[in-house]
Amino acid sequence: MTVSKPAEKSAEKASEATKGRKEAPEGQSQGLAEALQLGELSEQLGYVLKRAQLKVFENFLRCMASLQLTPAQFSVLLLVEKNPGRNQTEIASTLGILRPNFVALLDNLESRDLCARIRSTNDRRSHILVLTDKGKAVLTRAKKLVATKHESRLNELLGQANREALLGMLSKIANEF
Amino acid sequence: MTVSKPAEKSAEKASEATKGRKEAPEGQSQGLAEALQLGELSEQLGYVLKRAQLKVFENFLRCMASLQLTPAQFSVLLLVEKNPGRNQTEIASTLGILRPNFVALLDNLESRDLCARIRSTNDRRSHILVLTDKGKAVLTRAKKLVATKHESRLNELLGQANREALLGMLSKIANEF
DNA sequence: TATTGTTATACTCTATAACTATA
DNA sequence: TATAGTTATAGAGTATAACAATA
Repeated sequence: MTVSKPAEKSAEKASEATKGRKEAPEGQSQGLAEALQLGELSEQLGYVLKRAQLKVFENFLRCMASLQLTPAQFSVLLLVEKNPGRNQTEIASTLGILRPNFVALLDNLESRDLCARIRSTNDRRSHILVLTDKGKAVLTRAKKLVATKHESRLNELLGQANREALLGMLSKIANEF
Repeated sequence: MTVSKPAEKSAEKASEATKGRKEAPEGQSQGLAEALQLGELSEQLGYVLKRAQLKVFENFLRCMASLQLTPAQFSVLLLVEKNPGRNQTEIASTLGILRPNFVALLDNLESRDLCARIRSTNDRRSHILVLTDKGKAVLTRAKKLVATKHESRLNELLGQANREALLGMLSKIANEF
């Protein structure tokens, strides 16, 4: 929790208010209020992490608008491509998605003909997941969009070395915290 | 999306499977499966960011279990303490919380006597937020728990210099991405 | 008996519209 | 008329239990 998508309008309003005058006589509130002090909040790992994550997801969605792929859907396509022959349970659990919640996600991808469930001949309980030709083509385009529009912004913002350092630290946190 | 709380059991199961043998003859699946290849996923900023954020929030909740404070509640207490005399709209929008969703959050804190709404005398529409004495005391304890149990783990994991670099990069992303 | 995929369901978080009381 | 707080509500995301088919 702590942080939600900065609520477009509120954010705008807030920043308008923020840029107002500097010293409203504080007696009777008349004009625009002053900006609030974040204080220790800006040093809280969780707070900053969450706000950064929301920004990154928003940007991802904008970059992928033409392909209509969410981060979750993109991660599934990537993982299925890299691991052909795996079933739903394996793909879902690797992504930290619970099997029941994975069903609707897959239904969506399958209805768009991006991937397919294939009944396994070895174990007729399980569904092997594969990308369709269309799924492969879309994934290829998605990767290009992500690389050129999304991840590239990180390099602009932080520089190549810092970008790698950031990913390394985040991975360490994800795996060892 | 992409990543949910690694679903305790699934995660355990997955890691068991992961540590299995190394080369299951791949013909008829017999024993434990091999670990999946994350591939490009581990280089995706959003994916790593989300997983790190979930881990950090989980750890935060464990550290604050004795005080029963969520990251969102903690952030509200911090912000109200740092900005006395502000109303609900100002506190909520600064945190990226929509006003309607802030009501229940505040109801909770107020019912626990951690903060209070005070009708403003200047503008009788607005509620000034203040910490109660109990709220101040709890916040003080919360800060200590966060510092000694939560944020300190970051220093152990990354070192002081890297921790600061990480926060700096995340802030930059949150503000400029 | 155990597992795979699935359904049903519930709870949290986020988002929008509209009401009320003030201004 | 506009704004602050609120209510109602809807939609994602996440979580658990239980069922049918299969092992």
